[in-house]
Amino acid sequence: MATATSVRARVRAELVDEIKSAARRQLASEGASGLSLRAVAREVGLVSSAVYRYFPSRDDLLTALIIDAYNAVGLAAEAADASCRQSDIEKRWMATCRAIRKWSAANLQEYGLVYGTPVPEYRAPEDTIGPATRVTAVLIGIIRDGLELGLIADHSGEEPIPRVIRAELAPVREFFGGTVSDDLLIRSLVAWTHLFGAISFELFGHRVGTVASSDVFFDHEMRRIGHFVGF
Amino acid sequence: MATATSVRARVRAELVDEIKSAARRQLASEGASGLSLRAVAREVGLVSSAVYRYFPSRDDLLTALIIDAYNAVGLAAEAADASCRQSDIEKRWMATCRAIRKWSAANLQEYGLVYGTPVPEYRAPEDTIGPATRVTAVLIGIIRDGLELGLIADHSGEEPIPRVIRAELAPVREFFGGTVSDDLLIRSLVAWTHLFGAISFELFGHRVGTVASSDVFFDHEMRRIGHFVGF
DNA sequence: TGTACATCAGTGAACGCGCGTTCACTGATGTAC
DNA sequence: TGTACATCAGTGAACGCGCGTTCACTGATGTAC
Repeated sequence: MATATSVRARVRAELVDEIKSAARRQLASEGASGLSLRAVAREVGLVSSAVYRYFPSRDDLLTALIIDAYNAVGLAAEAADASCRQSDIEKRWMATCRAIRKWSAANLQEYGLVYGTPVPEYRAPEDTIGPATRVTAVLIGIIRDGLELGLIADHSGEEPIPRVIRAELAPVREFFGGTVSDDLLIRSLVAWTHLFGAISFELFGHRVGTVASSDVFFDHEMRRIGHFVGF
Repeated sequence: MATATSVRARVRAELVDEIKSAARRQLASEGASGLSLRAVAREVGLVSSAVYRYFPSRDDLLTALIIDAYNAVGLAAEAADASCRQSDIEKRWMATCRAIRKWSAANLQEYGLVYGTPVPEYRAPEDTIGPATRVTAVLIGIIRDGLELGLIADHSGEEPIPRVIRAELAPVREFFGGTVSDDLLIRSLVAWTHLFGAISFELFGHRVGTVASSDVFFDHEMRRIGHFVGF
């Protein structure tokens, strides 16, 4: 019976979620390298070998956590962006930055998993690429809208751009999918980089004793970067 | 005899170095979490318990590696800066950025150890603070010289600065040790953040398929950030 | 609707491994008189 | 210069632990006729 099958499927999905939650908790307290299948099994109340019914190996569990993390931060960014009036470009930028920072602070180890030191030996599979680009897509959407609405100042020509860079920017332009100057592409890359650079610096402890965990400073910083882009 | 004593001391120092080198090699191939005292001992040709004559615990060995990493990147920055004419502020900024990026790329896991995801449970002791500030000191030196020579454009007033931030900037100003506007302090923080943000993004794989490992792009990016500061 | 079979979830024991750290010890190297 | 003693470096065995993964198995749940 179709219904019966989907009962089993639902139970299965629930257990997959339970395992991932336990793994996330362990990640938060022990870090990526301390994530252990046996400990996860213990917490879920299964014998260690039973976990293999759900994840073929420890690395696959890690991969699932990475995908979830990208999706979670992507979702947070999308929601923040969507909550703003579409034409209020600067507000969208600020809301997105804040949402990403907030998620990152609340999920430090998950943030570290995707934006921190890569786990050696571990190679991220293709499935992570899609979720990884969600945040980028939000940022690009804001800039593209701003461009269409004529709300982004044109700074082209202020800084000479080396010829070699134009070729390197091709994939970025393609991802953009619209007509955009090299100059704006570069400024976008800088903004994107700075957003995560600031979050990492704060969360990884390099701003201790100064502007760490300061909402106001982060806001100010990101507003400036927004202006740098042309908002 | 004093000479004899120092022979023993020299041998000891050499072995400490050998242990650290082996640990660094292991760090490079296995990452911080894979660093094992037993494996290090094996590589040096000692029995595992003998390492305790040199480092009281695994964490102390890790601390030594962190201090060394900060010192190494600090030294690279200092050397690059010192190789430029003192009054050529922009060149000093660019040379320092390049040197830090170069060192980081060549010592990926060491970079990750100090600028990547913090190792959970591990608390960095006081001894790491001094070495950690070497890079910052170089950057501040460049800006201070630029200020004294009147080579940094004054952008004060272009962006309104929230009052709260002024207080938060106090420790940064103190570290600066001279007269400097809030605005320039903020721009300096942004530049410093961006330098490491760009390096992390590149080395941690978030620029794959675009401007990753592009010397020209990095140069261009940092030149722009330099102009943002006022060089 | 009832039965025979196939699929699936979970068990428990085992394999083989590596880890950090402690401890009592043997020699060798240095120190004091 | 020679001897008695103290310090140090390194050994080897042991403790107690946790890990990822495999495998043959028992029941329970679903499927096909």
